[in-house]
Amino acid sequence: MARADSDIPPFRYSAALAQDIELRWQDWWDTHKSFEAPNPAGPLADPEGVAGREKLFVLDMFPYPSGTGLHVGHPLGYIGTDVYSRFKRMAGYNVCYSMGFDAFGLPAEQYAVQTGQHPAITTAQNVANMRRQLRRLGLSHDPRRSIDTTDPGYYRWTQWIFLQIFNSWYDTESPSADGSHGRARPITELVAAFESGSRPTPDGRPWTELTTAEQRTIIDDHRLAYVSEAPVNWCPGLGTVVANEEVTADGRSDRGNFPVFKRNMRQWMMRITAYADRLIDDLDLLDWSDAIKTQQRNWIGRSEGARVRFASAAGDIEVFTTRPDTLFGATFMVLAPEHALVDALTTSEHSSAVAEYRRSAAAKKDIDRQDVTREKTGVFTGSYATNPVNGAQIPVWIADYVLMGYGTGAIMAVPCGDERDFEFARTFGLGIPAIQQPSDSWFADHGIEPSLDASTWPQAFVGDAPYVQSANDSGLDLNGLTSVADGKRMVNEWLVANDRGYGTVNFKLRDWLFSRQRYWGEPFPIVYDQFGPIGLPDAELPVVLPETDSFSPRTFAIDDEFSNPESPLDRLEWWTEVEYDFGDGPKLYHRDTNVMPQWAGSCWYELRYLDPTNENAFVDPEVEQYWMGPKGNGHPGGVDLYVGGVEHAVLHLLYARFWHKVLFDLGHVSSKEPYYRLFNQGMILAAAYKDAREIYVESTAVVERDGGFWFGDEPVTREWGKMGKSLRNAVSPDDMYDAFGADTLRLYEMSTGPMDASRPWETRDVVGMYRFLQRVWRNLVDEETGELRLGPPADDDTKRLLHRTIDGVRSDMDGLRINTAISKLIELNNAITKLGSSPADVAEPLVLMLAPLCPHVAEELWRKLGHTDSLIRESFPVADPALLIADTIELPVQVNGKFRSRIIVAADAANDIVEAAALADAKVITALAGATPKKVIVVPGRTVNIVA
RNA sequence: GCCCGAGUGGCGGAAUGGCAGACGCGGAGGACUCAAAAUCCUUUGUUCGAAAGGACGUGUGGGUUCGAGUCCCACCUCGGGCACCA
Repeated sequence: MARADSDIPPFRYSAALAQDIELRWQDWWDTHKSFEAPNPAGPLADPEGVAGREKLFVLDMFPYPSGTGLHVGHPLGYIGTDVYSRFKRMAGYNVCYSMGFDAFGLPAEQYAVQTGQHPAITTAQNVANMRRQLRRLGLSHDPRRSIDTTDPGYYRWTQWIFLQIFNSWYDTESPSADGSHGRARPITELVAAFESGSRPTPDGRPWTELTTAEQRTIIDDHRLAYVSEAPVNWCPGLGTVVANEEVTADGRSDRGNFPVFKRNMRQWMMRITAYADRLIDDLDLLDWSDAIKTQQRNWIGRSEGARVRFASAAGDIEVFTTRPDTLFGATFMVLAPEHALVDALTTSEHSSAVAEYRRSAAAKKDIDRQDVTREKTGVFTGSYATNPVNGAQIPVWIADYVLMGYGTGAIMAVPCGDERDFEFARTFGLGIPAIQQPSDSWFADHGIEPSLDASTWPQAFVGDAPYVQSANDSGLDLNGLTSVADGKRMVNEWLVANDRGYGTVNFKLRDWLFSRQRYWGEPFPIVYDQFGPIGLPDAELPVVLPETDSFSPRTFAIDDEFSNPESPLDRLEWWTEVEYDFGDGPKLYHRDTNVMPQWAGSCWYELRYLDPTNENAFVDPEVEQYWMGPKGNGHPGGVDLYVGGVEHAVLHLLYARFWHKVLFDLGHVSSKEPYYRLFNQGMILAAAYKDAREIYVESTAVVERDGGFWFGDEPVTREWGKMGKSLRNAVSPDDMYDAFGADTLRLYEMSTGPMDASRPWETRDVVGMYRFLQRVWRNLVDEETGELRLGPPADDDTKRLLHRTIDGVRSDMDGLRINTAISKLIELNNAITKLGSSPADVAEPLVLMLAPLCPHVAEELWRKLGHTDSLIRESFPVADPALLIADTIELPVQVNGKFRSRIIVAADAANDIVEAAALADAKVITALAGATPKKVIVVPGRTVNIVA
C-alpha cells in the first residue's frame, strides 16, 4: 500500500510502484499476445513460429476451481513452472504452457443443492475468480489453450474417448508396439474374428448360430469399458458408489466420511487390469522419482505365483500362492468368511459356529480386521480337501485374515513357511511339519535345537534351504534342492502336467469402477436397448448434461446397506427416453443415467491444451506428434515437465496413464506415456494456533512474546499444518500484492527452498526479497527522477562475477534449483550495490536473468534500458567461458586433514609448483612444527593436503 | 511391521568426497531522523582469548579415505505412503 510519507523518494521501488508496473505489463502481454505458442497445424497453426525452435511442453496439475479462491500455498508449483517456462522461452524453446480447470465434482454439486444455484453458474464464477488471481501472479499461460472440463466442447471429447475405450477389447495375443503384453484393438476386429471363425466362440458354436443376445453378451464381456454385476462400494450416505481408491482404510467414503458397504451392483467398469503389466514396465521409461514409482508398483501389486486346485466334497477350491514350492507343507486351507463355497463345505455339526463367525466378521469394521497385531481367529468347516501333490486330507477353515478381495479368497496354509499360517496353526494346535531344513546357524540364532517338527520353532522359516519331506510318487521330488526359484518352477510344471494348476501372475489392482450416481459430471454417451448398452455414434456427441433444478442423488440413512442408487438423471424422463435410428429404423432407447467420476476429465486434459478449439478431433495428429511424440535421445515422448502435488501419486497418474495407453494402442497418440518428467512440488505449511479449548484461532492475530504465543491475552499453542481455511492460517495472495507486489511474492516462494521440499510460510521473511528488488531497482534507476542511471563499464572482477553468475543461474534454472539461482543473483546484485550503481554492461544481462523470476519489474527495467519490445523472447545471457577461468586461484592447504592456510597460485600451475608454494607457506611451516612431510596430495583447483 | 524421504546456526536453507553455514529472515551496533517507521552500512555458529589466534561443530555410535555434512554399516528421531496381499 502506498506510503504517504513525503520523505520516501518518489521513484523508490515501493509496493505501489510494483503494483503499477505489474498491472501495466500484464495488460501489455495480453494485448501483444506474448505467450501464445504456435502449433504446426490446425486452428492454432503458425508454421513460421514453429520453425527452427525446439518444443517444450510444461504442465501443472490443473486445479479444482473452489469457491474460496487461492491462498499463497496454492501457486508454489505454478510459479515454478512459470519461471521454467519463461527461462526456456528465452533459451529459444517453443513452450506450451497453459492452465485449465477440473471443474466437475462434488463441492459444486453440494453447493448447488444448498443454494439451488446451478453448478454451471457457480463453476463459471469460481473459474473467473481463479483466472483473475492467477493472472495477477504474472503467469505466462497461453490463454487460448485454457480448458474447463465442464465445457461441452471439452467433455464432448471425454465422451468420445470413453467410446473409444468402450469400442475396444484387449487382445493379449497381439503384441503391443513394444513387446509381449498385448494391446487394445477396435471391437469391430473382434466381431470380424468371430464372424470369420478365426476366433472360436466361448462354447465353440459358430458365431452365426448364436442369438443376438448371446452375441451381444460375448462382445460386451470383451470391452475395455463394460457394465458388470460386481462387488462395489455402495455409500448410502452419498447415494452413490465410489471406487476402491476412494474408500478410506477404515471403510468410509473419502468424501463425507460415510460408511461404505460392499454390494454387488451393475456398474460401469474399466479394464485397467489388462494394462497392469505395462503400467509397471513402462515406469522404467519415465523420469519420475523412485518414491512415486514405488507407490505405483505397490498399488498395482504384481506377484508371481501359481493357481492350484484342491479337490473337496464341494468341488475344487482354487487358491493363489506365491510359493507353490511349499505345497507339500500345506497342512490346512483357509477361506475368507465370504467365500462362495463356505456353505457347501460346512458340515451340520459346524454350521452354527461357522454362521456365528461369519456374522461377527461381517459386523467387524475393516479397520479392526486390518489390525495385524490381533490374535488369529477362525473356525473349522468340518470338511477336508485333498492336497494335490501328496493326497493328504487337510482341514478347511474359515478365518478373517484371508481377504475375499485378493487372489481367490482362499489360501493353502503352509505354517512352516508363512508367519500368518504359523500363528494360526499355533493358535489352533494344528501340526507344523517342516518342508525345508534351515541351517544349523538359523537354529542357533534362535536358541533352539535343530528339528524338523516346526511347531518347536519360534517362527516360520522363509528363505533358501534344502527341501525335505517334499516328494511324491508321481514324479515330483524337491528333496535336497536348495533353490526356491527352481522349486517353484518344478512344482508349476508338475501342476500343469497333472492338471491341478498353473503358474500365473496376480495383481492387487482391480478394475476401475467408473460410474457415479450424481449430477455434476459427464453423462455417458450410451443408450440401452433390450440387449444392453449401445455406444452413440460420434455425430451424437456431446451428450449434454440435461438441465434440472434437482441436483441431488437420493441419499439414504448412512447405514442403510440394502438401499439402491438413484441418480438425479433417473428422474428426467424427458431426457432418459430418446429415439434414435441406428440404421434399423427409429426406435426408443433408454439413456444411461450415470455420470463419470471426476477423474475422467483429468485423464486427458494435457492433450486438449495442444489443440483446444479443434472441432474435428480431440487433437490434431500432427499437433499431437509435435508436442507429445517421442524424440530421439531417449525421450519416449509425453509432457516434458509435469508439476504437481504428491497426493496424486497413485490415482490420477494411474488412470491418466491407462487412458493414454489405450489411445496409444488405438493409434490416436504417438507416445506410450503421457507424462515423461514428473516433479512433485512441496507443500507450503503454515503455523496454526489453538487456544485452551483446542479451537484454532486466526493466525494473523497471534503474536510471539515472552517465549510464547499469544492471542490477545490468551496463551495459544503452535502447530504446523497445510495452509487452509480449517486451520485458520491461510494467507491471501491479494494481501501480498498490496504489501509487496507479485514479483516479490514470486521470488519469496521460490527462494525458501528447493521446489520439491515443503516449507513453512513466514510472512515476516517476505521483506527480504522486497529489499532485494529495491536494491536492484536503485542500482539502475534514480529514485528521485525515475531516470535510468548507469555506472562505468565493469572491472574485471565484476565481469568474472557476472559470467560465473550467468553460468550458475543457467544450470540452476535447467535443474529447477530456482532457490540457488536466486541467491546467485542476489550475490551479483550485492556486488553491484557496493559499486554504487550498475555498470552499463552488467545491467542488461542482470535484467534478463531476473526476467523469468520477477518478470514485471524486469520488463520495466528493460524498457528503461532503451528497448521498445518485451524481453519475453530475448536470449538468456550466455557465459563467456574465458571469463569463467581465473588467472590465479586461492587454494586451501591442509596439514593432516586440518585447514591451516591459503595460498594463491596461478590457475594453471603444475602440481609441483603448487606443492612447493604450500610447503613454503609460513602458517604451514608452523603447523608442521618441524615434522617432515611424508606425502603431499594436490587436488588441482581444489586443495592441497600435507601428510606429516 | 514393511517401503520411501529427511535430520546442518535462533529460523528458512547452501555446499561435483576438498575452506561447513552461500543467500534470506531474525539479533546486535551504527548512519539518517526531533523521534519513529522505511532505507542504508557494519556485524552475527558455539566457545577460550583484550587481540593475534586456538579449540569444538552437520541426529548417535562405528568404519572407509590424505580428507566425510556428503560414501558404507548399525541405531535414534521426524515426515509421507502401504498395511494379515497368501
